[in-house]
Amino acid sequence: MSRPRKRLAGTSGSGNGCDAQRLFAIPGGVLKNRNPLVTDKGLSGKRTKTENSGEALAEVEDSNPQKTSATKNCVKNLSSHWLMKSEPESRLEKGVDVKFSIEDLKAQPKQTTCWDGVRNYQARNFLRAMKLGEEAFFYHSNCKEPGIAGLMKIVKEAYPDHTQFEKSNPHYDPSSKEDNPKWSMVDVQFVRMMKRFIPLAELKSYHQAHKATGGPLKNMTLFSRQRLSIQPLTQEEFDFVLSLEEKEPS
DNA sequence: GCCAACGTTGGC
DNA sequence: GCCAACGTTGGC
Repeated sequence: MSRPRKRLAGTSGSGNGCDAQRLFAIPGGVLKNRNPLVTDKGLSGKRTKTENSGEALAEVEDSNPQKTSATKNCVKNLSSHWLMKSEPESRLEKGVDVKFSIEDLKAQPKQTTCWDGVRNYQARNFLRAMKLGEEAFFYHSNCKEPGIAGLMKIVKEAYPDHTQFEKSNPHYDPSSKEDNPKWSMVDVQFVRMMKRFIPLAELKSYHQAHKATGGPLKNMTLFSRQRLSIQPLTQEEFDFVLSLEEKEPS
């Protein structure tokens, strides 16, 4: 049951029931630990059950589990930029179309949506590390042309993903209890389209080249952890991807 | 549609 | 706690 990619609850494009209050719920105390230990361990390339299953982490939470579980062990300064995957083409999952493209995001009220359906502990921990105002690339996956389509920003920090409790939802998780939710989501708002679509293939060719030259994309998570649906980018990675907008497609 | 990569589950 | 079997992700 790993479902790292965003799925809209119910029909895509329609209101999803979590837009109403979010823009006005501005959490205080924004400047806390920025990075989870999992992040650090994760990036080191180790892979163990404990690290990936986040269950241990879930136990180590303080009074604000949705936001702080991942930040218990702070490393430092790893990331305030993100990449989030979503499928822009129709695909049925338990009879529900999980399509959600950047155009769909633009069409939402306030161009904002809750990023529900993430069912992978590592991805969830990254969601919980996200801070208000941070920027994320909207990545189109599992489609004709995978790649980075645009930019969005975090407008509400992690809170419980209501779809985990909805039996009819494709991402229903019977093992999660209302008084101790397992899964989190954030709200994101459309910022802009990329000036041009940045295809995965192009990113990959830079990644390959940079592995040899030590360039900015040499360790990009998109390639080192190909299945992770929510991933951090370093400042250098983020800036480099943005710089590609100005270049000719390669 | 294929299948490599890789996360999760559960028996032991 | 190990690890084989299984299921999913997602590029191609």
